Amino acid sequence: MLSFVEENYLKAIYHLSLNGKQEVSTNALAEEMRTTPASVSDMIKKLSQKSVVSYKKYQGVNISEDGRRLALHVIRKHRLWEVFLVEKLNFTWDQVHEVAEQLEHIKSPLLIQRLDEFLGHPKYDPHGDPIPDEHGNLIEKHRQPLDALSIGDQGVMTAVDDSSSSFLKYLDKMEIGIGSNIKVIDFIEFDGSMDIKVDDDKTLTVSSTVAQNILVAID
Amino acid sequence: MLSFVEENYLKAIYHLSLNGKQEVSTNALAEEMRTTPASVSDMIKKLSQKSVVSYKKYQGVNISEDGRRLALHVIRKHRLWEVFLVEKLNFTWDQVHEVAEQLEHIKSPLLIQRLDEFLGHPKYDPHGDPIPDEHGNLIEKHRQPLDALSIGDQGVMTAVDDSSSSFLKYLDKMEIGIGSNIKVIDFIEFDGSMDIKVDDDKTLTVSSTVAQNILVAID
DNA sequence: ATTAATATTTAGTTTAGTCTAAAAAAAATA
DNA sequence: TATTTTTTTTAGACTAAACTAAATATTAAT
Repeated sequence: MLSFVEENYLKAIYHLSLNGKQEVSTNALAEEMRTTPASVSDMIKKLSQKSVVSYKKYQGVNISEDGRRLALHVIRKHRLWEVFLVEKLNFTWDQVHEVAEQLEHIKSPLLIQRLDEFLGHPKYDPHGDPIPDEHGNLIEKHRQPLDALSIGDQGVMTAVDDSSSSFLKYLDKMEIGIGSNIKVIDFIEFDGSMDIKVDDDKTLTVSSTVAQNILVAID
Repeated sequence: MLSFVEENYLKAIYHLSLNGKQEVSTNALAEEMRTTPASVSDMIKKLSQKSVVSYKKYQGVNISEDGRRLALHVIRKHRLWEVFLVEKLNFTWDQVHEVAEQLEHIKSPLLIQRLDEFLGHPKYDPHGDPIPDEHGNLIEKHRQPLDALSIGDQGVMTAVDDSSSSFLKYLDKMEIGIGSNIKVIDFIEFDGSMDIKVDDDKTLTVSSTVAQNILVAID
């Protein structure tokens, strides 16, 4: 049985291993958890002991299959409570997160089963994120490199394939990042470059190489 | 701000100071909390530091006005969640306690305000215990053995005085339980037995002994 | 290929809550 | 009243989760 704190670490590891590589670095986790790398190092050993992550010194952590299942169970509870707060208690979407962060740690299988029924087995939370089922299965949004999209398609950037600092610097300069909404405006056959609109705001052109290395999630 | 553990100690102190004297002894509290007197001694100092109890060495604790208010706030949350679990999620009365023990520690004034509205501002929990209002005011019900009532009186069964399994089996068979509404229809002077109506539904006769061991709360 | 910079781990403390064993105070009893 | 018994507190240790400072490993840069 994991403690509240351990559950929160596991959730963070799960999220980071989706957005970036599978390997999650100590520093990234420390930043996500708003704590120090030293604390993370300690916690990683505990989680490794409990077989929810695998870990080699200085090599970052990988979430295990057990860990993934546990993380998704917590996420399921979080998202179900969010639905409850919005649909039944008239919370606005920006009021739900903090409370759901607390409610997600309540331990009672019956409670979650009944809550799910009460809410009519919702598939998505108020932010549009999918709710994992009781076995930890998640309808993952299809994730593709940007250059696989066609004109008119859009998606949310969730990761990069190339994580060289030069590429990341380029993205930074262009003000594209994880979470950016990207819509394909035009595709130039000649060199494979694309015109894209970012966050319904600025339009810019990216090379074929860049487009290959930006991963987007589409519905 | 009190921790979960501190809140639980405070609740226990509140309950013990109702049932017995205002003075709560270290040993009694240790038994209630299923811990050691030494741990209780330590905790009492912390609670005293935070002015929720007053305490003189070797003299036991007294809950303060602030402490009472805080304890009643936790009890309010506990009982509101119990109503939710029974009325909305179809829990039975014996399934709610453990889960409500967890839910009562969630910190969000908005959540409790909205939950209260959602449930229609209930005055009593599923066991018939009154729900304190948001200011920590409690409508204490007068609790009496059934045989003390007169014809026409009614109340909600809240407890039993005899908890032998033979008595509980009898109650089970008669379909009387915690939360049942009991109205006195007739009182037979000859042997002290009573005719009662349960939940405005079935009428039955109970012996004087039975009536002495059923406790009811009257408004 | 060294050196410099960055990332990660270890070592040593801290706080909350718990424990056992021992000491001290209060209550009960003779 | 003196003594025994019970209750309560203190002292010292333990675990979980955090921190700071120092040491070590890895990566980047010259």
